[in-house]
Amino acid sequence: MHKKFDSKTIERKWQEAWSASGIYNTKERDNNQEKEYVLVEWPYPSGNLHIGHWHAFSVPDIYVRFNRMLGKQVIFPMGFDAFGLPAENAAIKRNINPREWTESNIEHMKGQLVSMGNAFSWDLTTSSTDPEYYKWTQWMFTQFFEQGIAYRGKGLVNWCPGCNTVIANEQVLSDDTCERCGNEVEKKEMPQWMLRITDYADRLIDDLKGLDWPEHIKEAQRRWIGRSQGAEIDFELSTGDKVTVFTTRPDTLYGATYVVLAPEHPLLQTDEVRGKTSNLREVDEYIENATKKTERDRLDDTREKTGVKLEGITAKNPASGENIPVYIADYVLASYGTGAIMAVPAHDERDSEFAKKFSIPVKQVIKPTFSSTDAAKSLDKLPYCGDGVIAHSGEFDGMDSQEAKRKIVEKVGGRMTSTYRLRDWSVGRQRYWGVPIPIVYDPDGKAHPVPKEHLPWILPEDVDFKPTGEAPLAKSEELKKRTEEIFGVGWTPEVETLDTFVDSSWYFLRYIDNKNNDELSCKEAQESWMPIDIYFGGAEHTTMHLLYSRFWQKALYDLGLVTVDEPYKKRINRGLILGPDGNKMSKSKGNVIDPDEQVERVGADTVKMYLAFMGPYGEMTNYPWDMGGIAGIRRFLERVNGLYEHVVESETQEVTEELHRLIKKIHTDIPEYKFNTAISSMMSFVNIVEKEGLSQSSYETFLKLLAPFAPHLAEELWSTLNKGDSIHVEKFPTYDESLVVLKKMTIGVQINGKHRGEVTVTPSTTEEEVMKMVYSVEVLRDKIGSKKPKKVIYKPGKILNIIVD
RNA sequence: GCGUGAGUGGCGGAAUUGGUAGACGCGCUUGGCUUAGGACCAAGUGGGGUUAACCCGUGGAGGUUCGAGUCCUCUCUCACGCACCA
Repeated sequence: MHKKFDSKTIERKWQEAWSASGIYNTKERDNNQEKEYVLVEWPYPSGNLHIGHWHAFSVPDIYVRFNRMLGKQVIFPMGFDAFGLPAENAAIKRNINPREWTESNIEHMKGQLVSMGNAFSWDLTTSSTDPEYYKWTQWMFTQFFEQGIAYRGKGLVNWCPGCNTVIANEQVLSDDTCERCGNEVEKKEMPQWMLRITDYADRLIDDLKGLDWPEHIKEAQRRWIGRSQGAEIDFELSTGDKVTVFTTRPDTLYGATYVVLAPEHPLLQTDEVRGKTSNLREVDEYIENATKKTERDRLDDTREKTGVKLEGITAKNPASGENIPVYIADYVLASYGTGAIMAVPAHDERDSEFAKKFSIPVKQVIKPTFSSTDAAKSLDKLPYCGDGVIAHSGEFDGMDSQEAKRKIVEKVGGRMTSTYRLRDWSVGRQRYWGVPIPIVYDPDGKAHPVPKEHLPWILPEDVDFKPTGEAPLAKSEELKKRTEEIFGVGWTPEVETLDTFVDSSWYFLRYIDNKNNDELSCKEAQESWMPIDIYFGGAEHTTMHLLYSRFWQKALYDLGLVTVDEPYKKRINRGLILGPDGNKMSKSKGNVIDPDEQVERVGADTVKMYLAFMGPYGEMTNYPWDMGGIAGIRRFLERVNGLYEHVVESETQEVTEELHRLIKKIHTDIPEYKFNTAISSMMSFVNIVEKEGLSQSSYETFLKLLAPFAPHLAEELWSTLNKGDSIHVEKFPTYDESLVVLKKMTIGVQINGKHRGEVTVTPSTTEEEVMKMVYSVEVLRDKIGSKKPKKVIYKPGKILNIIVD
C-alpha cells in the first residue's frame, strides 16, 4: 500500500516553501528569453473567493507554469479592484469605514489566493485604492482634461436610483436596468464629467482587425460603437431655417417625401418655427408626451408609429425642389445622427409604415436589380431596402445606387460623414468610495486640474457617505478646507468620484512598474512586458472594461505615455460554473459551491484540475458542478500518488512511445487552451503504465508533465526523489518525433464504403500486402466474393476501401 | 428583425481536420473485496437485433465524394450580443 495522498498537508507545506524561496517572483527582463504577459482580471475584494475566481485564475495557471517550464519569462500578476459600491453599501450596513471593510477583505482573500497554489507574480501586485495607485489615475485624468479628452458635459444622463448615482451608457443593460443593482435606470438632465471616447470610435473599430480575439467579441464591439457611413444633407424650411438630416442612403434623396424631426429637436423651440406652426398646441402636447415616456416605451418595437405634422411649415427637397411636409415623431431619436431624417417611404421600413398611417405619398426611386431566378414577383413590392438602379431622379436615372450616393450628395452640397451609436463615457459618480476627481473650481466656477505636486488628491475621511443622491464628498469640511488652503479663498473642490471602470482601465500598466514614484509606468518596463500576450476573462466585460481600457490605452498613446496603442493581443473568454442543479449559483437557490470547502475536502490540485477538465477553456459554455466529476479527478491524483509502485527496471518500447505521444499532446493542447484533452491523455497514460510498468526516467518525466496541472503533488513526489531544486524550475520535457509516429496501427476495412473489419498494418505496408491480409480473413474474403474488386482505395495508416459490384 | 456562436450517448465532452464516431471522466450494470468511504479491484455500457450475421445512429431534409460529425444548399432549435441607429 502506498503512502496516503494527504493533500492538505503537502499543499500547505509547498505553498510556504514557494513563498519563502520566492520562486515565482519576477526576474530582471532578459531579452534573450521570450516574454509572456499573462493577465487575468483583477478581482473585486468582496470578502470571499468564489468558484468563478478559481476558474478564472487557477486554470490559466496551467498555461503560466507550462510556459515558464519552456523557458519563457512569464509574468502573472494579481491585484485588487477595490473601489466601488459594495464596500460602501457594506460599510453603511455595518457603520464602519469602507476602507476598513475593503482592507480586511483583501487580507482574507490574499490568503485564499495563496491556497490556490498559483504561480502568481506577487511582487507585481497593486490595488486601485492604494493612494500611490490612484495618484496616477488622477494624474492621467488631469492630462486628459488639459487635452480636452475629459470635459464637463451637459445633457441627459442615466441615473440609477438603486445606486444613487449616474452610470455610463455601457452600464445600462438592454432592458434599461442597471448592470450593478438591476434597478430601472432613469434619464436625468445633469452636468457630467465625460471622456471623449467617441473621438476614438474609428480607431476602436479599425484596430480590432489586428487583434487575435474571438470574432464574437470583436463584432459585439463593432456593433456597440455602431458606425454608419452616410451623409449629412441640408433641407431648407419655409421659415428660412435649415434642417440637417443624416442618411445612409443619399441615393434615395429624390424619393424623400417628408422630413421628420425628433421631439427634442432644438428647432422646435425657436420663435420662427413656433410662430409659423398653426397647430402649436397639438405639437407641444406631442413633445411633452414623448419626453415623458421612458426610453423603454419609446423603443418598444411592437408599438405603432406616432407623430404629428407641423402644419404651416414645409421643407424643400434639395434634389427635386419639391416642397414636402415636416413631421415630428418619436421614432426619430434626438441622440443619434442629427436628430432629424429625410423620410423615404419607398425604401425604408419605418418610413413606409409611418407614411402609410399618415397617407404620405410614396415615390420609388430605386429599381431592384434581379437575378433571373427571383423574377418579377417582388418587383413592385415596397419598401425595397436594397441597392439597385436609380429611377425618377433626373440626371441620375439608370445609375447604380452606390455610385449615385456620392454624386447626389455632391449635387446638393451635402457632406459624406459617419455617425456612431457610441456615446461619450460618463465617468462622474455621486458616491464616496472611489477616486476623487482631481478638479477644483475657482471663484468664477471655472474648472482647474489639481497640479501633480498635490497628487494623490486624497479621499477625505470626514464624510457621511449614506446615499442621498448628493455627492458625499460635498459634506467633507476637510476637503473644502484643503482646497481653500492650497488654492485660495473661494475655491471649491469637485465632489464627484470616478467610475471604477477608470481604475481598471490601466492596472496592467501599473503591475509591471508598481513601485515607481515618478511615473505611472516607465517606458523600459512597458517595452519589456507590453502588450499583454493573453488576457483571460469573463464575458461580461465585452462592451465595458474591454472597450474602455482600449480607449484609455489609445488616449495615453497619443500623449506619448505608453509604447503600444492596443493593450491586449489575445483574449480568451471563459464560461460560467453553474451549481450542481444546473442553475446559476446563488445563495437563494442554495446551490453555491464554496471553494474553501472543496479544497479542504479534496485539495487545491484536484479543484484546479477538475475545473480544467470540464471542457475547453475559452468556449463560452456554462458547466454545472458535478460532485462525481471532481471525485474522478481526485481518484486520478490518488493513482498518480501511487504511480512509483509501477516503476520497473526497463519499460516496453510501447510505453516509451506512449510517453512521447503524451508529451507531444500536451505541447499542442496547452497553447490551444485545451487543458481538458491534455488531462485525458495523462489519464490514458496512467491507465497503460499501471498495467505495463514504466521506467524511473519516464516516471520523472511524467511528474514534470503533471507539474503545471497539479503543482503541489508534483512537487511533493519530486521532492522524494532528492533532486534538489523545485520541479517548477525544471525544463518541460520534449519529445522525439520518431518515437511519436505509430509503428503499427489498426485500420478499418470498408467494402463499398461500409465498415467490415480491421487489419493491423505498418505505415509502409503496401496496397498489395494489405489486400493479401484482407483475403486471408475468411469473412472479408467471402464479402468481397470471387470477382475482382472494381476499385481499391488505400490510404496508408488510415483506411482501406474495396469497391465491388 | 439583425449579428455571432453552437447542436454528437443518461451527463461533461473526444474525434489525427474528409478516413474504424463516442477517447477520457462521470453515471449506470454485473461480479469481487472490506480500512464501511463521496472507497477500491475486475468486466461491461450509443440504439435495435433471434446477442450471430446484420441494421440504425452526430437536430432535420437534400447534395458532393470510394468515404461526411467534419465540405455545400435549404431548414429547425438553443445561447449570447444589439435592436425604431435613419
